[in-house]
Amino acid sequence: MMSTIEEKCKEKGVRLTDQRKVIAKILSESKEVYGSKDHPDVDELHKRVTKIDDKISIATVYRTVKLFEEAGILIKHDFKAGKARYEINDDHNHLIDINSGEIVEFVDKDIEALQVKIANKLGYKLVDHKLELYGLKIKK
Amino acid sequence: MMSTIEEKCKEKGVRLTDQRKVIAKILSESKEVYGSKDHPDVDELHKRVTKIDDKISIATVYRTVKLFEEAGILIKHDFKAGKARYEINDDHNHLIDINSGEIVEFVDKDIEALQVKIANKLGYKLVDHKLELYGLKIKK
DNA sequence: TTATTTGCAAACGGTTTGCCGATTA
DNA sequence: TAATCGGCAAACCGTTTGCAAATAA
Repeated sequence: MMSTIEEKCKEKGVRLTDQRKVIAKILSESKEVYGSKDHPDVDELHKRVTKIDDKISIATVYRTVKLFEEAGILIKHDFKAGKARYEINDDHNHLIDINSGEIVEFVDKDIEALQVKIANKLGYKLVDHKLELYGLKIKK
Repeated sequence: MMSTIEEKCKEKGVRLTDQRKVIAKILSESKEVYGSKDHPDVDELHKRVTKIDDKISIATVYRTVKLFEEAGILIKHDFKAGKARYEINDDHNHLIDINSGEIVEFVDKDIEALQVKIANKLGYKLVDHKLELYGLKIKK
């Protein structure tokens, strides 16, 4: 069956090559297989992708990931610098454990509303936002 | 007179060299001279610094900026990737105009409180956070 | 068929580092 | 004086790109 990403590519007129199908599949499965803290970088994606087709180059992964980002399918994160990491765009925030690097996703309506309010007060219409919390696990 | 950064270096036992003094001075003056939207990257810092002492290398600026960051004096931003940008650490958030790239700083107690609450609910003690809003200027 | 895409390897740009003479405390 | 720092140039590493062959529509 066709992944959501493939459908979105059709909508946007993005040509569907074999390589892109494989990358789309890997991205779509990311959360199911690796859990919600999965935000793979390009290298990791390339590793997973070459298990299905080992002819796919890392340049293609870079190009595809950028293409998907421009199409609004993926979002790119630059958590505390280093290499960029990707996930399917579904608008949530991240809490990063500064010890383990583990990522917890969350959404909060109140914070969302406040952000819109603040932007308006400053004379802007909010079009995007990034909220990252960095924390230490509280031991029980 | 001695800049705040120099004082903090003394506190932390960071050796004060001529080069570091110049860089500290430039950083301290940043907001006064260039306004609150000033978040210079290393290249820009190097340009400003070499107007005072043109012998200072860019490697030294990189090393100093990292040193100051580790001492908690500066914060490093990676706004939508590219090159890192720095400013004195005084805990506020940023709204970035996606047309002009202009930066508006703001603080909001309500959002701050909510962040602590969310982290706690998820089982974490909040130690740091990053909030960036991206907006379009509303025309009057 | 024709525009687009891919793989390869080389180039790029920001950042880091090894070496060694200079400087700070 | 002993430990640290700074300048230089080379290395590094994630990412981008020019080119010619391969492929989707």
